[in-house]
Amino acid sequence: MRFNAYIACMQLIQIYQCFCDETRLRIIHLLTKGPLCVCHFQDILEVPQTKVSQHLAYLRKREIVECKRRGAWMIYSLPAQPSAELETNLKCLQDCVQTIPVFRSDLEKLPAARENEAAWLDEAASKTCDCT
Amino acid sequence: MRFNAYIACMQLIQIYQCFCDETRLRIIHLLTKGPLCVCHFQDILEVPQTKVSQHLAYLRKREIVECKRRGAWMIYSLPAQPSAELETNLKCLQDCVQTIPVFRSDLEKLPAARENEAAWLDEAASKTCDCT
DNA sequence: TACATATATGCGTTTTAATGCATATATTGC
DNA sequence: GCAATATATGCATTAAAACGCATATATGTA
Repeated sequence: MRFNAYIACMQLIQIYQCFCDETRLRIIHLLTKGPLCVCHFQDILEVPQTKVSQHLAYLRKREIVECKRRGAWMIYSLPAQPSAELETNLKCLQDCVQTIPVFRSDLEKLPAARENEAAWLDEAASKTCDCT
Repeated sequence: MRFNAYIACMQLIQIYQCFCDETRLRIIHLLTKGPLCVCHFQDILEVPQTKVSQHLAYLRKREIVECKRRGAWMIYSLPAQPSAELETNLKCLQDCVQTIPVFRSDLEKLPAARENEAAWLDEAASKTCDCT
């Protein structure tokens, strides 16, 4: 029980650790609107690919995001079965960012970024992945 | 406007930065139940005084806590006028910690820790400070 | 097979954070 | 003024994070 108690606390701490960097927070926020791949984040956030990938690795390690390969693309999404804490915090985040310019402008860039790949993204969002 | 936009985002990030350490999160959680002074945190969290003070300084710097002197004690509390983001996140925190053992046990230790100083704490909580 | 695109990873550097220890400061009571 | 209590701060050390750069890996396509 001691061990599980520690885990429970750490999981919450890790959520906040993931949320406490601007790049990561913008990534997470974008993912609340649906799955995206690395190049989308590059375009929308305007940060180098390495930086995006490193932050995604950070998030993956802490199970705040999931990913699956679709051809050459890696499609990132929020967990299909998020923990109660994560879900609560994601809702909270949505409330908080409403009025914050960076997040609003990220959302505005979303449709354009997605346009080209609308097909596979819709597919990715709506059904289980059928690729390796 | 560019500057304010940056500020808005940073304020949210700083909330998460404050929340992403276990000691700080336990401090913040305890403060949602009312003001406390440093020695209370020492007793409840069972961490050295220096550590408590350093984390409180971290929180003060980011305006997540306020403090006022009452004799030899420094009484810490959450801001009288918290930002909307902070308020939302504090509510979220309350939801999240319900089932997490460390936080529950911190709360259980609260009455005993407070008992001795009930008088000045009630006073501190209920009215504006009349001390320097 | 060779080349282009998409993404991940390793490394080095710089920054920020965490923590213990010693010490400084403020307040109280004698 | 002096000792005791409560709290803050400076410093050194270690650890973790952030980031750029080079490079590796996987996939698609000619």
